[in-house]
Amino acid sequence: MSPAGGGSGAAGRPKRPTMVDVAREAGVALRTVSRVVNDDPTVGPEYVAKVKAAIAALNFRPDERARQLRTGVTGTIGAAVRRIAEINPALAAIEQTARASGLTLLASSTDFDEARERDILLSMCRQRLDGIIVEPIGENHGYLEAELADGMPVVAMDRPMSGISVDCVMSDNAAGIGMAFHHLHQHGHRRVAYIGDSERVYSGRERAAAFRAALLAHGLPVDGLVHPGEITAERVGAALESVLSGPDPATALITGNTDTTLAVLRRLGPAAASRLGIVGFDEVPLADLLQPALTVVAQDTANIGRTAVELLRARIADPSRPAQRVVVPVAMRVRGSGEVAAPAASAVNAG
Amino acid sequence: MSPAGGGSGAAGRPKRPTMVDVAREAGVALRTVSRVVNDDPTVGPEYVAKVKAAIAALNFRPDERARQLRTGVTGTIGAAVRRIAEINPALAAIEQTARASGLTLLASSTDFDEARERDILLSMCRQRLDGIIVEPIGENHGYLEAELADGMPVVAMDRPMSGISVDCVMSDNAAGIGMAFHHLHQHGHRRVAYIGDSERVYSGRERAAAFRAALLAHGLPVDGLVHPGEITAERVGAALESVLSGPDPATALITGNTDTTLAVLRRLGPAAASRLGIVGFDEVPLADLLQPALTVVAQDTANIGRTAVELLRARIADPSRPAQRVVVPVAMRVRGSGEVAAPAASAVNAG
DNA sequence: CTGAAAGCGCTAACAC
DNA sequence: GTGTTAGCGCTTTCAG
Repeated sequence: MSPAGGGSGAAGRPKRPTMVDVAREAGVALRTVSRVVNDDPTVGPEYVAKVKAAIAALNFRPDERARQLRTGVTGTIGAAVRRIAEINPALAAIEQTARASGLTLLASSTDFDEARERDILLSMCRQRLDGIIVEPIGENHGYLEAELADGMPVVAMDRPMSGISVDCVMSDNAAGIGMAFHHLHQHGHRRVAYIGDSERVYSGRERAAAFRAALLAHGLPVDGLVHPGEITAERVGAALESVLSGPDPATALITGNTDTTLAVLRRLGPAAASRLGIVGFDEVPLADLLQPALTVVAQDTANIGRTAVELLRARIADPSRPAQRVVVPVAMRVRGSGEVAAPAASAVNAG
Repeated sequence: MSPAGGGSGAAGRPKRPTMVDVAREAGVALRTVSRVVNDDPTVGPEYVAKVKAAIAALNFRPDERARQLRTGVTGTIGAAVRRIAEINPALAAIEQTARASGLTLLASSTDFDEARERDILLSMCRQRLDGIIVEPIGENHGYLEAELADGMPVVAMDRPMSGISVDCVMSDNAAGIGMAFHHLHQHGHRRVAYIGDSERVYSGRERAAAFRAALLAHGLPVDGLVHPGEITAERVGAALESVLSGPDPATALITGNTDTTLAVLRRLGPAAASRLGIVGFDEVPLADLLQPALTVVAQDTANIGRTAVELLRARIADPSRPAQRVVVPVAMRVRGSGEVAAPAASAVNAG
């Protein structure tokens, strides 16, 4: 009941009690306290009682850091993602899976900053976390080579890492873009444009390439329809200007990621999708409340997050196993914006 | 260059090198290595060079855990929030402020689960984090009393903690509800209903009370207009049914938090706010893209997050300072849904 | 300015 | 079954 210190008769203790204090209080050996704390069954019941009483009396709580130093494992995995505190179902799945495996999650935001990614990753290594999941952004992760060689388990999510060989789980970008294109094509669109992320980014590269491939596969011209680049209001606005004007404007749009989809919607006004076919790659929050509701190619983010943890656990268990790449299927979510029929007049050069 | 192990001539080393290895390799004392690693300026340049060469040769990276055990501080603060991986500008601000202060952030989701909150908080205590920020959900946090007595710094965010006295930073809930009501009243609404969180939750209690006070202050009847409770589609649907039907239906709505706002929108259809005045408490993602765009009382989340870290740092620096409560102002964001004029016919009992 | 030695709080060999 | 004794890898008194 007293605010600080135990009630064992001695004067108030200035610092937190340790196992030594508990052992002395209980009149047993240090080793016995450790056993009781770790629920070792090979301790006599009377000792257990004495130790537990001493623990309660002193308000003792073991120091996890010391245990970690001694045992070598932290029971913690790190996640370096672009943004915590944003909607990120993969991160939610990572946290849940980790917790279910008895692992603590240490999540940090790289914030799309290569230097910060590096800081975070190296800090996690210095902390000797049991493993790391990373949504890579940097162009070169060679600085992790020594850590990998020393057995640090690392798994990449969404994109492979560059310069080093680690496990990776990612969406089937090519199939997703193909599905989006096919969907719009089915609804009569022959002039479909793509606006998406920069081709400096791996997924941007994959998605733009898949879009070009889709055009070619359908015997359609590629001219001026593919607009990868930075996701800024200006750049996206210019791309829209370009594809929606001229003699043969696009009647439908594929947006390469959530930020692009939102930039397009903000530029054209939310109702744009009632005139234009729009399919977004990746889910958009509140997509169901927009008018029209937004049709998207949704990533199986829960699966990605869960798989990332599973790959990491497998690597922790066997550091020498060969690096794997897992590709997770995507799925269309038909909601309205992708089902706008192409205007009849837009048949290409039908004169 | 070799993938593992140092190039110092000896056979490959099986485990990670330690400071002892570096000292041997460099031919200096352990103490000197420690100094170089910690950038202690009182080391001769030639020694620095030798040590750095050895560090590079062995690929040595210090073990942060051992340092933490020895120094007693972890350089890490914990944040137990309802959800990481959801939009949470306060958490983003916490992370940014922490990073700017050289602190690592360990964020965990309590997931609205009292038992999980307890697990997370006690785990953070066992890890001897430098301090904890918590968005409390539990009804009783007495289990932290011993930790607080032992000097564990804790700051509550959004809601005060129950049963213990800790620093707290939160929004001015009463003023926010007052502003929302006043705004709708200005636009002619005399039948305004409130749907919000359960009064078991502190902020739900404050907001419902403030709403009742607003009605009374305007000389309006309270009958059937106040609907705090669980945020489920059913409960919110029933509340809507109740306030929108009958002889004197509400012409405007105040929704007590983001989840309630979305539940209302999903129930009534996104265009509901063109018929009904709606002001939401707390920001809604993509509020600007809805039609009509959503008027809300926005919390100063960045301020809240930053203040939480500052309160925590102050408490870490001086554990004996008295607990403070900081109330952060809120602000209206006028976007459309709150500016719908009341139908002329709705003057109360004007017969 | 550098070197030897003692610990941070815990776990895990070993004996008893 | 329990008790003694070394460490985990680092920082930090103390002497030189």
